[in-house]
Amino acid sequence: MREQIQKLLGQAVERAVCEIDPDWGKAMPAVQVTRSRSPEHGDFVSSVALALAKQLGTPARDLAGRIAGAILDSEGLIERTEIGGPGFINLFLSKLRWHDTLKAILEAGEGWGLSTTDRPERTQVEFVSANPTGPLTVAHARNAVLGDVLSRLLEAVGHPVTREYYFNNAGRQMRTLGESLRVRCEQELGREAELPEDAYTGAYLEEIARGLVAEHKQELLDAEPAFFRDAAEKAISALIETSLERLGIRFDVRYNERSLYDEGLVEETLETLRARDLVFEADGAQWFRATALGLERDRVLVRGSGEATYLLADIAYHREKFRRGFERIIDVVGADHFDQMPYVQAGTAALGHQAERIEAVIYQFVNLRQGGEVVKMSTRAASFVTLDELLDRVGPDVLRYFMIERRADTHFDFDLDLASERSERNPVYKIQYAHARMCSIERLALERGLALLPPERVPASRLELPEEIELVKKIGRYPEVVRRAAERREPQEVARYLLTVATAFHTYVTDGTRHRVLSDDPDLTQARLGLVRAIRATLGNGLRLLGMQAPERM
RNA sequence: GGCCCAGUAGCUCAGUUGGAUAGAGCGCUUGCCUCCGGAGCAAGAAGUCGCAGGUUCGAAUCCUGCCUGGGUCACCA
Repeated sequence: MREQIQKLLGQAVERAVCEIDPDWGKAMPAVQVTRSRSPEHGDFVSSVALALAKQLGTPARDLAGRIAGAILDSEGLIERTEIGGPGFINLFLSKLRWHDTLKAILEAGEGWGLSTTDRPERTQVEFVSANPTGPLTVAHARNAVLGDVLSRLLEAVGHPVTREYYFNNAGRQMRTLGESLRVRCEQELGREAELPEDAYTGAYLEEIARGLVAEHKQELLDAEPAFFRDAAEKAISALIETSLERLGIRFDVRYNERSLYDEGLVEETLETLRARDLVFEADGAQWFRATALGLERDRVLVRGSGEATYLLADIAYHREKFRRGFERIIDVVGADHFDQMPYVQAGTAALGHQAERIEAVIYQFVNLRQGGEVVKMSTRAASFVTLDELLDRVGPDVLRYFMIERRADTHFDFDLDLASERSERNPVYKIQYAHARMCSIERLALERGLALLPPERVPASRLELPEEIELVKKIGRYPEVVRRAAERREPQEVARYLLTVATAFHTYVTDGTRHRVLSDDPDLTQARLGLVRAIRATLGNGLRLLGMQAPERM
């Protein structure tokens, strides 16, 4: 809709300018059209006249008037125009337009808000990617929800998405983990054994040890280190899988770092970089000559011990992403990985790939707040709150909403007390309650024997109250909100939008004196039922887009 | 010290890529249950948009400098 307006205005500007100055040789400026902030300024507003006034030497208000007069609106889109303030052109769309919008929403139903794109990109979203060394914590929750909602958003606007989890099971960490498990098993069998210094001390390992002892008994004492490492990896991966399932998250691909080594891809990457003269030796290590590519410093690819660094494996991994045919690569990573990304990009670019197609969605860490106290999260801290504990307390819907309610790249405190509340203060309930309330109205309508009309027969023109038109306008924006949120990778825009829709509905329906939905007037009742259904479709689709329940009762 | 994020109402935060009189939620004050779900709604009080310059028709938004808070800077992953 905005595009149509923009086109109409663009043509009007050309005509107006030609009239004032036929010799105008310069390019026409891009016509800015935005939604008006307040209804008194119409539906759309443009500031072209302000931008052009000085160049043309015409007072802005005059110019605005001439442009407005030059609009050729053959489709009857615009009801009227007004010139406001210093020279804004305010455009008022005709009500007919909004009645059509309502029908379009009802027709689209569950597909309302979904769209397609001329340029679909095979997209990979890599997220969570936690190593299987312990259960998921709050730290991973933001990553998980962000990645999942981003994936859903991209799919909603027409991109095919692969959700991928990359985990490291090749390095020292995993050896340490295996060693820690072995010690726990020995202790379980009654032996004296000390945990190594950098061991994993979590209780979950003791539990896994008990399971192993029950199964294998004394034979464990003869097992190889790799046995414990693999057993730990398997058990912990299962824990992680279960937590993610509770959050409603599934992956298409689980990519394992060790396979990069097994298939010789790490070695191949190193050799290719070497052939490009980007590798040199110093202090017994192999270095990536990143400074030659304009980066701040050089970095180690192969340690003195002969082991590859995470960076080298990551470059190899990203090369594989391109080889697998992805056109858009999105990595959801914590702020602590921020410095790493340019090196991965530079390395991948050096291998001949379009590294600008690699995008990092960076999120800042979350603090837990409880009873006014801020609990800093850290995987290393002895006491961390696991994702499961959090889910036990607040459930998946609240967790999801809170995690994407704010921009990814800002810090925020997760207020456990607020999140646990089932009250008016909690926006999740407010949104879901609105949905349940609408379902309730529809149930009542059915009880009273009212038929649900097909969209084209809904007498939408009976909706005349300003607040009703405002509601239609608001939900009519939904597809645009989704598109924008997807393009900008900012799911919080959808979350906040849903809250405003829910509030607008509550306002409408609570004032039962002016407008009962179910009244004595059959046509008006059907029109308002149509409105309620359209709002419910918007809210329901939006909730599902965020991976949340849209309850029919609460 | 370099880089990243933030500084807007008492609190938590929005602010549609530079637009008109600055916006929500919570909290506070005052109302609304003979009512389609009160898990809701209405009204009110509340602001030096961190500070100082600059850019232009116009700045919370862009640029520069400074102040304050958080994060991050491995031959860890």
